[in-house]
Amino acid sequence: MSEPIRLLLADDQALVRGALAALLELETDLTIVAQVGRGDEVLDAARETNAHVALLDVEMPGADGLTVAGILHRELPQCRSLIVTTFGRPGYLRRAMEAGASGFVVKDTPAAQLADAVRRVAQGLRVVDPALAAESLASGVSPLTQREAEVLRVAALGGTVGEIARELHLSQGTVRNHLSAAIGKTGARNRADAAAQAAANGWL
Amino acid sequence: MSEPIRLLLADDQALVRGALAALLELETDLTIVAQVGRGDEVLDAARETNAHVALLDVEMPGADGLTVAGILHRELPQCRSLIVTTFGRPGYLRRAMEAGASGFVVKDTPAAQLADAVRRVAQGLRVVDPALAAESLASGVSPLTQREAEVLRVAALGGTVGEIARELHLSQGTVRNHLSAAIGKTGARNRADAAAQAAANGWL
DNA sequence: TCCTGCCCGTGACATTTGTCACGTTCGCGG
DNA sequence: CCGCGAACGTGACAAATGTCACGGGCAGGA
Repeated sequence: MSEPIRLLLADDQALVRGALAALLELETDLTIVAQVGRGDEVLDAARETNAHVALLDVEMPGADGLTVAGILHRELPQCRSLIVTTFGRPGYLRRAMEAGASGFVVKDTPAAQLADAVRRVAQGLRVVDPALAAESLASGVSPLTQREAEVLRVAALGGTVGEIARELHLSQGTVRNHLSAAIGKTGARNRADAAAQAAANGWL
Repeated sequence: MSEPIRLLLADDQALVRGALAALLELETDLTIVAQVGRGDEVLDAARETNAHVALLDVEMPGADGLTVAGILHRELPQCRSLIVTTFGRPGYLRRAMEAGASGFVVKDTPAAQLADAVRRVAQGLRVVDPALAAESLASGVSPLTQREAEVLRVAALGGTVGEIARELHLSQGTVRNHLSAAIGKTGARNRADAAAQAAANGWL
């Protein structure tokens, strides 16, 4: 019988992190070696504890889970990433896989399946919800250019064209042109709608 | 030694629900008697299992946690509610307490404190984060009328004035008037900004 | 009974948004 | 070297948003 799988948990919500630790420690072949609440603490903690698998929430201070998955893939490839997220957005899934994550689990998943997902990832296998994978392929690559996405992201916060222009060091006319292009590409009625659709598709 | 506290868990995310169950079942004086994923299943489940305390997420299909807390308070007052939520919004806290909840915990709380919170609620005590309570009192009652809040809520979804008017069976002019009033009362620059600020203050 | 506020609506007008055409510069790939 | 697309910008114009004044009906409280 081999040694237990060493797990690192990264989630900014202490309650969720502690609860996940309690759940996973019920399994005798898993052991929690670290818990962090910020993305920028994961790499060091993974190194120091020799973690085999890192469970990463997407939205964390310091660095988001997708970025951290990329960092671990490059700098500590023996520590495999399993993304655990609230939003099963197809765009998140694509970006997670592109970043080098080994698995992607949404929080609707039955609790009993999480430990199995961890074991599969530890064995070097991929764990992806098939429905999400299909949806991800269907929604396709973002039609937005990098700048259009950036302007749309800032616009989503609710400012005026003038405020967006100041923040991004552009003219108002340029901002309007980018917004108009983004509205057209997403098939939306206005910038708020475009931002919502792009976010839902994982393009922001 | 008295009998264990009977707990019902209500959260639409199976993973989080299962993890919370695992965490709380580590305590010998607590026992999980039901787990539901929809707000409209809570009352029946609480009755059938004689739950002492119900842990309620806010955002659930069927009925949100705040509504359910009100229903339990009226129809099953011996089953006390403890709201467990991601967003520590002062408006949520006020509405939870007005609805009849006994406690309010955000998911940043250390996991070890959850069991203590459950025990205190079971004893008939109140559990509220003091910082959140202060913030809630500071942000005050919503300045928006019921209709203004409703128009703003629909507007936040990104539709045009025409679409909002159709959905709420109002004229476009009336919708513009309500939006303008809401923008003024929140001190925002536009409806997107107004919706964001109202949401942050718990007024939506 | 009267006053107040909410809700509804219309109309006029100023401001902002969004569209479109056009042009220049730059980087990248064939 | 050339073509193409992205990024930036201007200007004109139509459509939408937001503001404001005004008025009527209704419910609730003094």
